[in-house]
Amino acid sequence: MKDGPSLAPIAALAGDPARANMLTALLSGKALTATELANEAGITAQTASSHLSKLEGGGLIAGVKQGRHRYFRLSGSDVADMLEKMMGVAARAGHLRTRPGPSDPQVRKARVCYDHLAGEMGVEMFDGLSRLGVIASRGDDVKITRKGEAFFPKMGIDLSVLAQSRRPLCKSCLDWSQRRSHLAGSLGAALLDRIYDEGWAMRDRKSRAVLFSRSGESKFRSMFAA
Amino acid sequence: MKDGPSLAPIAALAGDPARANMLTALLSGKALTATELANEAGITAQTASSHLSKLEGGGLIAGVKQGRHRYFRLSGSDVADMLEKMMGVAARAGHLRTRPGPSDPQVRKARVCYDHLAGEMGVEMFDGLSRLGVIASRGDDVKITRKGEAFFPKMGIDLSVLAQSRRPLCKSCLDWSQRRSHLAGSLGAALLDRIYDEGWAMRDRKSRAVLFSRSGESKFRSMFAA
DNA sequence: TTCACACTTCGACGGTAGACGAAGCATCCG
DNA sequence: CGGATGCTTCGTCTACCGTCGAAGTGTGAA
Repeated sequence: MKDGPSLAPIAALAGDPARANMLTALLSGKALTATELANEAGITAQTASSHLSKLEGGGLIAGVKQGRHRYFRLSGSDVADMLEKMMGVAARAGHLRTRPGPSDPQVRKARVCYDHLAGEMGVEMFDGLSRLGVIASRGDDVKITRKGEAFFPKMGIDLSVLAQSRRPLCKSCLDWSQRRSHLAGSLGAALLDRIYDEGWAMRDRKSRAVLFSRSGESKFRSMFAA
Repeated sequence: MKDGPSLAPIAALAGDPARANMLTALLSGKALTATELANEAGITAQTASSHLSKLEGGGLIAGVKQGRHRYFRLSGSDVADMLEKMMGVAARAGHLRTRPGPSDPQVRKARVCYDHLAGEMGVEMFDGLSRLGVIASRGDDVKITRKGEAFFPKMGIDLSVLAQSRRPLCKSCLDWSQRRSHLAGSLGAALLDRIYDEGWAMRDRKSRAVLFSRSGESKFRSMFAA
């Protein structure tokens, strides 16, 4: 018996390799132009245009025109969540990328997962926050402790502002490379922002990697590591 | 730049209408035979066989031989999670099923979401548990309260047993029909089991609907409703 | 042993969707 | 203005994949 929304159209959108590459690129959280996405997918601009209109029609991405460019981004964090979930299943099922890119080690070490930190250092931060007793997790379930309510404002994070957002304040996100949890949600996003602001790290321009400076990494560790 | 596991193969598996129907059927949590799945998808046995071997090869489902039947089930709750996420995105993007089945109202009212209760009554239960103060949720984040640690054992649910499972004890799951949260995780599954055990409801044989008896529904409401 | 049934394999067919070249609009820049 | 750039539309080609009929394997029932 048929019930529920049909997932075939949505899945089919993500099921084409070219489109999948585009979506993966957009998982960086950045808005990209049609041409950039075409390069990302390794196809011509014409073909990309067709794919992009399908993705937009399907509600997975949204495009805004700016001058003669057209910038695309994922239409929401639910799409990003879905894509990460799919990557998780893919990783478990052994569908690893056949040709790991040159940036692969960096990407495993630290990368953005839509708008928060993932990879080894993401997991490290999650563990560190737990050890400090400022967050408490049980299974999938993460909460800010009373201790945390004092801790985060001292880092320059205003929890009351974050709580106003409709998205969950904190949640865990299973890391495909580490098979461990890292911190997602608006708190995760705010922490990554702080890392940028402090100058500890910057985004790689061509991948999802987050590049820590030597001093940034040691400060990061002194704050979170064992 | 390519990074991460490639989602295209996984998505493509779910992207075919016939396979999507099979997966949706398996979302009921029941194991189904190849022939049942063929009927579900509206295709011949030969075609179904080909699809099923692809799904199995892709790691989305697992099959076991029993006599001359072969039973298939989803390979894990992560796959179920992924499918529900996709339905959520599909619902938001307006990809509703063109031809709602006859069981649709029942399915909207109460259905299984892999192994826990979803639909109107699922949301009702979630709200009721919150109002009773036995669970506390903030965004995506759900916890059992101290009050809950006394409450659930009285219902015949042993929390320490549930905690041993590797899956999260409780988490919320966004309902595609209600756009509200209901309770997933091993606690959600245990609650649905209790509902069956008490004789309040039984599974519909042909759909994901959960059929409450008149008295079962009133007992359910007296327990959870406002 | 013989038939019935569940499922798989093989082979052929057909529709569809992704690919690009060429051409057409817009927009910015000198 | 005129040329360059970014993107879209059109038309065409090709390759792949889902589909089923027919035949094959294995299991259970009579």
